[in-house]
Amino acid sequence: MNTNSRFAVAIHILAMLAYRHPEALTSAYMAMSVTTNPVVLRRLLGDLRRAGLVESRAGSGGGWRLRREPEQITLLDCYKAVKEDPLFGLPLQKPNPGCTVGKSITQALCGLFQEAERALEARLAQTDLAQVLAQITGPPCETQTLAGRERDLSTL
Amino acid sequence: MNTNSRFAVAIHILAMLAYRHPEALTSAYMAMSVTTNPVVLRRLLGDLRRAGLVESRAGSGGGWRLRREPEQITLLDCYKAVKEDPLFGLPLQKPNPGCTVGKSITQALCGLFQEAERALEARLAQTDLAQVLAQITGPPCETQTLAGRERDLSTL
DNA sequence: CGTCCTGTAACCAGAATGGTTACAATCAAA
DNA sequence: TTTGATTGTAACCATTCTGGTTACAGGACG
Repeated sequence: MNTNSRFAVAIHILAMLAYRHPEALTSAYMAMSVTTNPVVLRRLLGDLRRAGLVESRAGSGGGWRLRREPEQITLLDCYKAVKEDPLFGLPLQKPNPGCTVGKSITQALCGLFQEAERALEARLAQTDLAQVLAQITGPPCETQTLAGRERDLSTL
Repeated sequence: MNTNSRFAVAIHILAMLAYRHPEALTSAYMAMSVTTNPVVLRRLLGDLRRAGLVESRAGSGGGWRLRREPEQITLLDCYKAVKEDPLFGLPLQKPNPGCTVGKSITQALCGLFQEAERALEARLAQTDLAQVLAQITGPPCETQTLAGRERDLSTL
């Protein structure tokens, strides 16, 4: 139903920031873990910043860090921050108002979809970043290891 | 998060079938209400049939009808029938396994997404077609009205 | 038969997705 | 103050997704 991975990537980078909290990480560094382009992450991080979840600092030694403790950031916060479209889309063409069902189905659908999304959001609100992190064991990311894999970013 | 309207359209046509139940409606007729192409609906109706929600009959006087009473068909049935991808997509590129977070984030995400989807599905299971129909008042679709709007399908 | 439907493949245009380059602005440290 | 690292953002592009369209074989019924 969905080919958009913004939510997944957002959780990934929030988990990294939580893992190293309160250290600041650069978009280039996180891009190596996500296996994507730093610009893609900066776009996403911009949404997370607008939602107040992270903060950024430019320049050498800069990067991104969490603005709250991992326990204070839920998946719902993340979901709302990066979501652009409603969960379930409506057709671009409006239904035929000459049909009884067509006339009122859109409003009915909106109500139904809202209820469904509320249930989803309630569940997302129950999980915070600390809980996500608890599923990720082991020592912090070794810079050397990553540098070995990605020659282009060997300075990291 | 989603630009795909399959679920919305599926509910629309199921509501029409429920409205006229146990009458059979053609894809061309329903396409007028949805304002789309009959082939698009037949593709979707095929999924609904594979899920056992509707049945079809070819030929003159044929069309589509519900295989169960509206009270026996929930939005969850419909959701499962027409869903193709997971609710939340994962990135096509796999995360870097050289990073602690990257190594285990995919599995964590799958678990988190499953839980969220379960909550959504539980809510969808609470609404059946009869309840959807109850939000749609008025007399059945007048054939004449639709014929007046759509000259191409004036025989309906 | 003739007509009305379904079932499905094939093709296409427009939109969405995310990867890439480019570059101005900002900050820290030498 | 210069240098280098980093953010912030626009622009562009290839790929994929979405759904609209045509075409046509096959089934059902009078």
